[in-house]
Amino acid sequence: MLTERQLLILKVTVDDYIQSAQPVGSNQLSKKSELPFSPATIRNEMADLEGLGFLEKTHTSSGRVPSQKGYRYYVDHLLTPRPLPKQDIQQLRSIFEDKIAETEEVIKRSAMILSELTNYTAILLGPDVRKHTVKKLSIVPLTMDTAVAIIVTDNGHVENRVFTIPEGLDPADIEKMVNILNDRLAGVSLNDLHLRLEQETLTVFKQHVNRYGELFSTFRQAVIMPHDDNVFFGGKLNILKQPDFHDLQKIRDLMNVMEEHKHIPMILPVGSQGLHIRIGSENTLSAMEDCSVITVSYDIGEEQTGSIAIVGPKRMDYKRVVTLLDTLSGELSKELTRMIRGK
Amino acid sequence: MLTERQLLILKVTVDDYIQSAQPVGSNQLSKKSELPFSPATIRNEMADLEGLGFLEKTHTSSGRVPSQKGYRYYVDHLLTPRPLPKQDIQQLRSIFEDKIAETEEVIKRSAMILSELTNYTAILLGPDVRKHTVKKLSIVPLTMDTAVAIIVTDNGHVENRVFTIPEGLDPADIEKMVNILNDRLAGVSLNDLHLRLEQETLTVFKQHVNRYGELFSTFRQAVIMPHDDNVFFGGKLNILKQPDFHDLQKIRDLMNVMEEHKHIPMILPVGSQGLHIRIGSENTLSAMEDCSVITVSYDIGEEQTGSIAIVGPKRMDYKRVVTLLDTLSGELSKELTRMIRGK
DNA sequence: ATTAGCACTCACACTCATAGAGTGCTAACA
DNA sequence: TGTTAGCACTCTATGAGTGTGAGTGCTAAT
Repeated sequence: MLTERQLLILKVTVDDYIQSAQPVGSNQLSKKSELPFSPATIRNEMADLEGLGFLEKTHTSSGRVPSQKGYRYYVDHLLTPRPLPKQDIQQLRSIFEDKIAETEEVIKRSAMILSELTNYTAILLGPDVRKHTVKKLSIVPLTMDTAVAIIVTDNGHVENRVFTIPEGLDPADIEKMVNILNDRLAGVSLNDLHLRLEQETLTVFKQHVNRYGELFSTFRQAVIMPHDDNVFFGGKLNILKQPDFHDLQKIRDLMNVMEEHKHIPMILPVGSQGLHIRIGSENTLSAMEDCSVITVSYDIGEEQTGSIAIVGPKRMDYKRVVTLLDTLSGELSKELTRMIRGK
Repeated sequence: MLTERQLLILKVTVDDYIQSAQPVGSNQLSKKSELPFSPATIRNEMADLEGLGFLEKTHTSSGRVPSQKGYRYYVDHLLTPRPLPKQDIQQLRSIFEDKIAETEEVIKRSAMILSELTNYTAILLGPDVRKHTVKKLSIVPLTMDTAVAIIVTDNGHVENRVFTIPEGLDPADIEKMVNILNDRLAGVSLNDLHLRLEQETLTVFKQHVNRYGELFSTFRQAVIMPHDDNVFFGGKLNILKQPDFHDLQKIRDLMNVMEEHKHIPMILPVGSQGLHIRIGSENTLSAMEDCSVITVSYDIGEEQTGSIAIVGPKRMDYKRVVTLLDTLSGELSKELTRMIRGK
């Protein structure tokens, strides 16, 4: 078990390293007013902390650096959240200032502001599009043989896709179909769409529309929408600002991971509630073994949730980021819920 | 005036440097079968070429590197376009393989494939959205006080924006308005939209709709759409692959420029026709002084144009990129024109 | 006009010495 | 017994000195 003094020294060491990015020596520490001990005493304690695996040396005669275990202990037990500075709160509030009516727009801005406030990379995941429900379907003919299918969802998201109309189909039939679809599918979630499409509409189609099979399968294809476009980044390039990242190869790997959308679920576990911190190799992706990721979820109404992630070096300003994310998560939940409910 | 042999040596020097990224020495060159001269001879010629400003030395006793003037002469006079390898053509064709019906989708894929083929960064600019013409307008109510305005354009692009409905407005009026708008504005380009909005519809509104003023200005706001979302990138990270870029600061500046949409017009001059090469400081942006940019335009139908840019180091494989862009520009023009015309 | 020969230059890699920051250990101290 | 001063030790970072090699420019011979 760690003594009070060891805890204090661990905390101050981590804090100092987070701030300076330089290995921390006993002399430096003894100068701080929180630690009224001689360098020698501190040295002894640090040696113990190293023995217990909380600190590491970069070489025999260097100062110490927090180990993964050290960071973990720090965030689990030594993190004393401190209220956000006024300025930060003001900036966060500015996200909602302009009365933007679009969920996505708000999330985009959040990503930007968050990355500016932290100097790390922010990734925001909007609510799962598949949980949106259909407000209105329509089909707009473009040329002789193409048309665009449009689905408007309950919170104003618009999905659209151009498709090819089967040769020589009656425009009146398409119109009929759209009407039927709107009648039957309003309020259905995008996720259930292709299921309900068959259950509810196929029989009606048979009665009212010629060549229903062809038309049906065409439309079916058109409404199977991609649903990966609700990821928003802020400060992708902030990685380049961190002195921790100097190895071009590693930077490339890291940026690659973030660029490739398929890796996003690994960074931002979709289901999880509340705030999570993953440090270094606690991340599943090997490209992120030198990073820490802090995630938090937010809620829109009772049904929909989104998440926020901050990606930075292990030497991340945990205290600040945690409070920022806590606050933002709350604000986002509040404002976005308000938005979908109408004022 | 340069002699035949000087031209040959300049060409081979540039080619070699483009390939190896290493300063080129007289010994190396004399080994090539194209240059059956002794190192000494080549040295003399190179000294002349340096005197004339086509080559440079990195230090007194180093090999030579093309100067900006050297590259310029090379692309202007020494570029012997060579037919694309089959494999490349095949890859370019693969862009259109899947019968994608959406202009944007095709452009997105082009950006990706192009960046893969070149290992440089590709920027593709879609046709100016403002030149699209209105196919259909609609307004879908979401909550008590919000609705989403949707504009479908002639080539299947869908613009949408959520807006706030003025307090206590009659839904029937909105419906009326949309009908009027569709009657009057179909075929109008987005650019002229707000102009024609007033000219053509304001008087009609006065006759048919209560509180036309409020409704009109609300809708007017909603249709002033942003039009910057038709820029697509491929291989943003390819910059990190080039050995020419090792200075983290410069990489940051460069990536910053590309990330910021406001700088795009500087990279991709919108009006220009045909193929252009800008080398080093010929670029207006100082962050790109170590880059070369090759741009080319393509046409969709008679009205609309887009452009393609490749951003790479000055030591770019001009020959290859020029032929690639030439070909792609042609293919894109052909296929996209076909698409908006219907098959 | 071309080329072989040669002296010269400079970057790069290597070694070596030194300074400085930090440690661990021991012995003295309160 | 916990704390601290002192000291020897270790390792990095820095800079000076050196040798090597690739390359050049010039001159004289072909």
